[in-house]
Amino acid sequence: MVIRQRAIAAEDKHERFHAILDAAERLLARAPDRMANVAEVADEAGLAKGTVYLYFDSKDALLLALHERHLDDFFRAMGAVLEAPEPVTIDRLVGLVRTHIVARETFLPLATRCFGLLGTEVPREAAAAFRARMAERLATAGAHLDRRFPRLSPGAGVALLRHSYALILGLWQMSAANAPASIEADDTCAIRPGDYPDELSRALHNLWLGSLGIGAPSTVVSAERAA
Amino acid sequence: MVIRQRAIAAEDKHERFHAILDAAERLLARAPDRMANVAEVADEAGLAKGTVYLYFDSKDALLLALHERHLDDFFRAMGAVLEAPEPVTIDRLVGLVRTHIVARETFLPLATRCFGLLGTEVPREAAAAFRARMAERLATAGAHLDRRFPRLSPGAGVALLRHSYALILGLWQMSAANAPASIEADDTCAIRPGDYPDELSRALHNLWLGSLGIGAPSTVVSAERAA
Amino acid sequence: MVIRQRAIAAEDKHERFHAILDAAERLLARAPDRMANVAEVADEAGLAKGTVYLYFDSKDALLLALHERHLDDFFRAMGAVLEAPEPVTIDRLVGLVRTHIVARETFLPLATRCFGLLGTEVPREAAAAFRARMAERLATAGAHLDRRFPRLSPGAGVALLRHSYALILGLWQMSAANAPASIEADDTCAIRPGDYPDELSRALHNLWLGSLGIGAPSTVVSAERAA
Amino acid sequence: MVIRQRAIAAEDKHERFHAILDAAERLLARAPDRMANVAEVADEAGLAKGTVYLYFDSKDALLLALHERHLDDFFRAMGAVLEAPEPVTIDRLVGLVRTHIVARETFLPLATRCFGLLGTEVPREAAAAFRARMAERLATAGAHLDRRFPRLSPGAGVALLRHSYALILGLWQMSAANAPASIEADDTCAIRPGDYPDELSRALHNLWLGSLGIGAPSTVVSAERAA
DNA sequence: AATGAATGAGGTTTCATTCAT
DNA sequence: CATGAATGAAACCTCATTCAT
Repeated sequence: MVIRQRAIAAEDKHERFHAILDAAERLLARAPDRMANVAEVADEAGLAKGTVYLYFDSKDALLLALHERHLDDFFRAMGAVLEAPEPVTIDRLVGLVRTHIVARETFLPLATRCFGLLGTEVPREAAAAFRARMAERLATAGAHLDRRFPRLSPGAGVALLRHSYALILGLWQMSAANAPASIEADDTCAIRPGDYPDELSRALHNLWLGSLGIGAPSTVVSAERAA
Repeated sequence: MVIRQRAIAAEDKHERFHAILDAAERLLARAPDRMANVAEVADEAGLAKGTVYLYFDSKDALLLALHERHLDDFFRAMGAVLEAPEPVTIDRLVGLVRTHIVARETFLPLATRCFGLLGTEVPREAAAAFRARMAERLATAGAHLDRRFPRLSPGAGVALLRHSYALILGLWQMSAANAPASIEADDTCAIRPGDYPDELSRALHNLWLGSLGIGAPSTVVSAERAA
Repeated sequence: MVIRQRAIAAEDKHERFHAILDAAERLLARAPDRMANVAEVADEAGLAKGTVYLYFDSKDALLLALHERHLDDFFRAMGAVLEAPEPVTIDRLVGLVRTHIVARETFLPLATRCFGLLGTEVPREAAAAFRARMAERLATAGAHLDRRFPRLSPGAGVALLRHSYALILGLWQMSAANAPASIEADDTCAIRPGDYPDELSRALHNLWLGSLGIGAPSTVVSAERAA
Repeated sequence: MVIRQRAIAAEDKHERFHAILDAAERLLARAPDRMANVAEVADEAGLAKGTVYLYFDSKDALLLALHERHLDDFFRAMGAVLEAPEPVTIDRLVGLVRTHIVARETFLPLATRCFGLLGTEVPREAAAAFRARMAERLATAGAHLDRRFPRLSPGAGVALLRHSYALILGLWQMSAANAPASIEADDTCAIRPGDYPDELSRALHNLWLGSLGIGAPSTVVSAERAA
């Protein structure tokens, strides 16, 4: 299917919508630490600046849509795993995070930016709509999780997903992963960019172990007694 | 000690430095979702714009300094707990987070902003210096943790602190806590602003339980077998 | 051709480019001793500040373009004289300087400013490009000169033009011509603003006589012997 | 003589005045293409910013004074030559220019800046006073010249000096001498920084030959007839 | 539907000069 | 006399968005 000069059919519109997102993604991949301006996105998409605004209400809406596409990819992959007949392991899920989020250079810079936007810049309804759509996907995945991990009390799956995502996001921001290739090897204590994936895996493991309620919490709330 | 019209003694300068941070903090508290410009900060401090630049190299340096002050307060409080004779409980530490980070309206918006800055805007050396100072505090606190929680393998304390902070930061960004009082009560699934503190407490609990290695991981990596 | 509200045709753009230069020129003529800021230029042109930046990379680029227009006017006039069938006299050329440079109040203040810019402010390539374009015009005019003044050794025409321009520029800066109508009549020895044109004519005459190699240098290098 | 902490005697003041100029000169020599700010000058002189203002009315006054010192050096050297018993040759005088002006890296950048100032920034009386002092030196040197070069009609010496200086100044500005080591060797037609001294010598020679009235002007005003 | 010219608010930083100490 | 903290004007440029064509 060729993109016509003018996207008249709904189908064409849909295609052009994604073509613009593709352009934004390419630019982001090329320079993850800056955020291309609208002119650049339009240019990369082979369109005029004004045309972008026919498909997106604002630049922020565009970014949000791109982030939503990222999230969808991830949720789709997770859905496949959770619905498959094979046993679900923590490792498998953590691997999913690694391939669909961590390894995808554009995911976390954009997520960071978008969460910033949701707070302030985006119009109330748009933000609410975005949250609602995400909540729905989250609920679905969480329910799957509840089912596959019987140790999770009902509803705990959603929370675990949220917490995991918080960890992914927060740790990325703290790590030097977002620093422009500048951290020297002798920065003893600070996390180095390359460390992020492994440290995240460990952290997620720990979070999941704890969330799955393994062990007897009562024995450890006081560290001294445990000692 | 009164700050004279002109801060001549080193002491006075130190005080004025903090007076400017105070002004910035007040503005931030008044409107956590925007970031005042330098003119406003100077005004709030009762100084001229140029004067601010006598005490800070740039606006970003000012913000970083304010964030560092926040972190220092927190680390100081945690140090007190970790060095006190009483048993250290997870609850106690989570409570610390609640009082010194969550309850302090300005902490997390600023932290979010600062982690963004470190990546791109701040001059390399300034960013490195900031990271180094934080790494030092982190190392100290981590070592205390290692000592008080014998179940932590050496060095695991620092990691646990980092993971905790990631959770705090990430979950805050995801929650509607940073939204301007706009989320309606019927937003069914999305997390409501007021939920953040409790949800964070649960998440931290779980992370700590898992990190303290309670339970036998081998029995749960496969959820199916555990079921 | 009317400049429409929006300059869409290349022609219109060209015209708007010059309309902005016209605005800058008017402001400069009104107050030759100060350099309007971009907001004023835009205002005078009836445009918004940002629009000026659609046509010029920077304020300095604008000034350079205006100066280039001045120089072009002069070179064009000189070209006409040098290609005309009539004999070319020094007086004729000096007259050209008088009408196209000296009499044009904005020429020399701007030239002074631009030579300052070329040294430091303007990006290297832009400065080089400007120099190259000027070098070309100079070469053309110099070649004409070589042809019309057979006493000039090949290549001496360009040098003579350069030296002449140096004299024009330097003498203007030294004279009180650039002073804001402030030098009193009884400033006995200092050159008065009104004197500049005549003094320059004499100086150029002398430079040209000497450059055309009239007289026997060997007889005068020692003044004493000549005496 | 040691500079006392406080310069109370007129002598001390004089010394400190020059110590400040020395500092400014050092900074200028270190970076001829920028103009140090007052804080740097004070620092270099080992004084506080405010102290500079005890000795100079303004930054511009300081620069003017430094330039005047440069000019004085030159006039002094020229005076020595003109009053010496040996024959005065053009070469000798051109050599003077070379050693005292061209070779002195700080002279022309400062002169350029100062002539800019005289037009606008400096208070009327200060500018007038400067001009008057210079006029006096010029008159003296010019009279000497008249005497040593009998071909010069009375008063022509001053004019010749002015024209020479104009040439020196103007040609320097046009040359790439003031450009930061950036002009490439293949810039065919533009003058290269290193060319300035030689080209200036030739130009001065020509100006002097013409001004000394050697040759018969009547034969060349029309180039065609000369051809 | 598509274009891209025009808009103009918005924020940072520098630095000559003053004046309280 | 000397200091240096405080001042505040001045100017640049970017870029999301609009709307005439």
